[in-house]
Order: sequence, then C-alpha cells, then structure tokens
Amino acid sequence: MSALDTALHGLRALIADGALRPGDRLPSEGELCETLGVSRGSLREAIRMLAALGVLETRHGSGSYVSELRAADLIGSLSLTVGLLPMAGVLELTELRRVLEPHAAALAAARIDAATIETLGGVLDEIEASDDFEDHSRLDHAFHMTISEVAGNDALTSLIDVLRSRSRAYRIPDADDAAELKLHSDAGHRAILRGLAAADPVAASAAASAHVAQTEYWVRRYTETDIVAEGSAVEPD
Amino acid sequence: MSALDTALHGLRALIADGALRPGDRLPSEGELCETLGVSRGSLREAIRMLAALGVLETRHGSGSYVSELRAADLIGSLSLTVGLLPMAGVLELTELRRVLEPHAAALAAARIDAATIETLGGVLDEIEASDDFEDHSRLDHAFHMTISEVAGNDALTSLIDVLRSRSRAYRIPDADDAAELKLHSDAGHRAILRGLAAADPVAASAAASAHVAQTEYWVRRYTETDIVAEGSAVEPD
DNA sequence: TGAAACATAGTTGTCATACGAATTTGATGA
DNA sequence: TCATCAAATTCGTATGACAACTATGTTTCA
Repeated sequence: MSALDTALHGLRALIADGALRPGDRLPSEGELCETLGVSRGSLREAIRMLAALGVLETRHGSGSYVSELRAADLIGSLSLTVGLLPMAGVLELTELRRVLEPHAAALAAARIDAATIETLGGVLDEIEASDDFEDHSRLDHAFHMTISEVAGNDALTSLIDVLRSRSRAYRIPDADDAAELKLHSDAGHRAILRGLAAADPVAASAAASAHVAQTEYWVRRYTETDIVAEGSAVEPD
Repeated sequence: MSALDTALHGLRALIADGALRPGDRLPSEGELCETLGVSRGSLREAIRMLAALGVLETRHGSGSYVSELRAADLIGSLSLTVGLLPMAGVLELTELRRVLEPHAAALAAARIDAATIETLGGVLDEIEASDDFEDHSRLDHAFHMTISEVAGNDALTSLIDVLRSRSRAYRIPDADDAAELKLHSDAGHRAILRGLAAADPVAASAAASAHVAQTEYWVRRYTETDIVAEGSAVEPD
C-alpha cells in the first residue's frame, strides 16, 4: 500500500472508529506523521483529499478539524465538479431533478406556512419585473432553494442545489428564445406557488415536474447548437 | 489567493475552458509548476483534491489524466465518505432512496427484458436459500443494482449505489429480528420483481417504495439501540 | 483593576532538493 | 520484424528549512 493510501485510510479509520468525532481537532501534522509512518507531504495530500470531500477542514496556524459530517455538506462537495460535466452528463442530472424537485415540492406543500408563501410570491414578483439575467438567475435560485428548505431534508436541498447549479450557468443566446423561456418559466413558478399555497402536494409536485421538464427541453434544444457557459460557476475564496 | 487555490483553480480552469479534455494527459508536474507558479508540493495537493473528486486520475511513472467526467463517476466519489456519516445522516439519505429507487423501478419496468427478469429471479432464489449474511448482502446489492442499471441512467444508478452503501453495512444483531427482516425483505423483493415482470411501472414503483420504507423502519428502530457497523465498508486498493 | 500591546510557542503553508519507483521511449541486436 | 535492454521521463516519497498565522500567556500602561 502506498504512503498516501496509508495516510488516507489511517485518517479515515480514526474517524470511522470514533477516535475523532465531528468538530474534533486532529493531532498536529508532525504527530500524525509519526503515528501513521508517512512523510508530511504524503499526509498533507491525504488531508487535502478528505478536505475536498468535505470530511476535514484545515485552518492555517490552528490545525485540521473533523467537519460536522452532515450529509448535506458531503453532497455539497460535488459542486466543485459538476461545473465540469459535458452536456450529456447535464442531461443525466436533469433527469434526477425530475424526480427530486417534485418530491421536494410535495413535501413543502404539506409544511409551508403563510409567511413563506408571501415571501415566495414577492420573489416571483421581482423575477417577473426584472429583465436582468443575473437578477433572474439569483431570484430563481432563491425561489427553488426556499422550497427545498421547507421540505425539511437538508440532504435533499443540497442535492437539488448541486444538480441545479449547472443548468443555472447557461444563458440562452437567442433573444426571442430567452423571452419565450422566461414566459414559460414565470408561468411554471406561479403554478408551483399555487400548489404550495393550496397545501396541495399533488398539484405542487405536478407543477414542479412540468417546470423541470421544460428546463430539460431547453437544455436539449441547445445541446447541439451554440451555448454560452457563464464562466466556471465557482467563485474563488 | 493561496498557492493551493492558485493551483486548484488553474487546473480546474484548464478543464473548464476545454484546454484539457476527458482522457487527456496533463503536462508534467514540473511544467505545471512553472505554468501556475507554485511549488510541486502545492500542485500535488491540488491534483489530489481533484482526484478525490473523480476529476483526475494519476498513474505512477506515466502522468495525470483527466477522467472521462461521467456524472456517475463524480457521484461515486461520495462513496469514500458516506461511510462516515452518523445515523442522523443515514436517515436523511434513506429519504432520498424513497424517491429514487421507486423511480428507478418504474423506469426499469418499462425497459426490462425477459432474460434479465430470469436473472433477477435466480438472484432471489439464491438469497432465499442462503443464511449467510455476506451472501445475502452481496446478492441484495446485485438485485438492486441490476434494476437501476436497467433503468438506463448511470448517474441514477451511481447515486442509488452510494446511498445504499451505508445501510448495507449494518447487521441486525438480534437473531429473531434478523429473521423477521429477511422474511419481509424477501417478500419485498418478490413484489418488485412481479412488478417488473408484468412491465407495470406503478406496481414496481410501489413495491420499491415499500421496500425502502421497510429499510427505513429498521434503521430507525436500531438507531437508538445497539448497532454493529460492518467495518468501514470501503475496500483498499 | 482592566485592557491593550507584546512576546512566545505551536501549527499550518510553501518552497527547494534529493532520490526511489514505475512507465515510456528508443536503440540495439538477433 | 520482434524481443531485449538501457536511458530518459514521470510520479512517489522523504527531509529540511522558513514564512504565515493562531493561540496563549505576559507585560505594560492607563
């Protein structure tokens, strides 16, 4: 087994066995090197791998810590990479959205309160009033994330967020198409909100399903034509 | 921006911009160090992070390569970490299974062929004939993965695999409970297979839903009592 | 007494160098 | 043409050194 694997499995075992619990500080790199019998470089590579996966967090000058190990955080670690998927992969992910978003909408319909409904209505008002792509994208994200959060499962919210992050980054180049998309999008949002306001899981779910299907249609339509990626969709620290 | 971030974003940009495509070999570490202006150690840490996320693959003596960037592979990178989730997180994931597995079963019902139905029947025969926990776990896995694969979405299959990997690692300690679980589990499997064989998406979906709900019941039941984790559920290379 | 400033030790971040291990490549020879 | 071997290339690992940052205890001053 390579030194890197030794370090990786060693660290993982410390957490799996309960020797290190969420929030705990790891021994210093020097100590871990002795314990695991690897050089500092190999150890640091292993730490970085677990950090990339959301298991560890390192603070300069302080130490490395075990994360809270929330399912949502681990799923969120995918956000760095989904932006690199080719279009074929994006379509696969959209199919997952077709299942997950209706589910979230149905759950939300059963739990949402009047204040949140009002908030969501305000968001839709803003979307419909704005012509700016950035505003639209940001508010659309807020609308859907709020629904996921109301659904009450953080892992579900995180997963939907990750899956949505990609299609969000595309801008429809053709002005007429963009206008048509926005028209249908706005109508879809209103339908979802009606379902939520009526506390009707079936209606909310169906509306969410239709909304995703529409997204999928546009993604497919532009898959084989011009498409403009909005940067790398990941902001630097 | 730290040297590590420089390297990480630099590598990511090379892929996002299309300068490096799936399957391509990266420049040597020495070249990348010069290009990005960081030391070899920092560069290697960045490479490891992307490798942990399934974006890069490194071969000793040959070089580092961009992976095929399949959605299924990126999702599969979670398998290293879901084994570390506390029970609360496992329940969150089980709720996701409640949506995804019925969906997969419904899709599979519409696409499955006679040969696969026969194969699945054979797997169930084996399960029902075996008393060994290892056999049962392995065959159960094969049964459900086959269904996912028939569904035809690799990302969905990978996601279900990741989510299932955790509950699979638990063994019910009480013998009577274990026997009861197996009884219901076997019946659930047969119900799913009946739905598939009848090419009835609704029946298959409902049976899969019930099957996951049952798993969830047992996970909850044992959450606050004794539970035995079957190792770290990740086999070394 | 209280608080601000400082000094110190400990920890991670980064770099440079060296050499081992594995692969790839090209030359050599039958 | 093919097999074999040697060399070059590349990643894997270890070590040492120092900078950057944090945490903690101490001193100093109001």
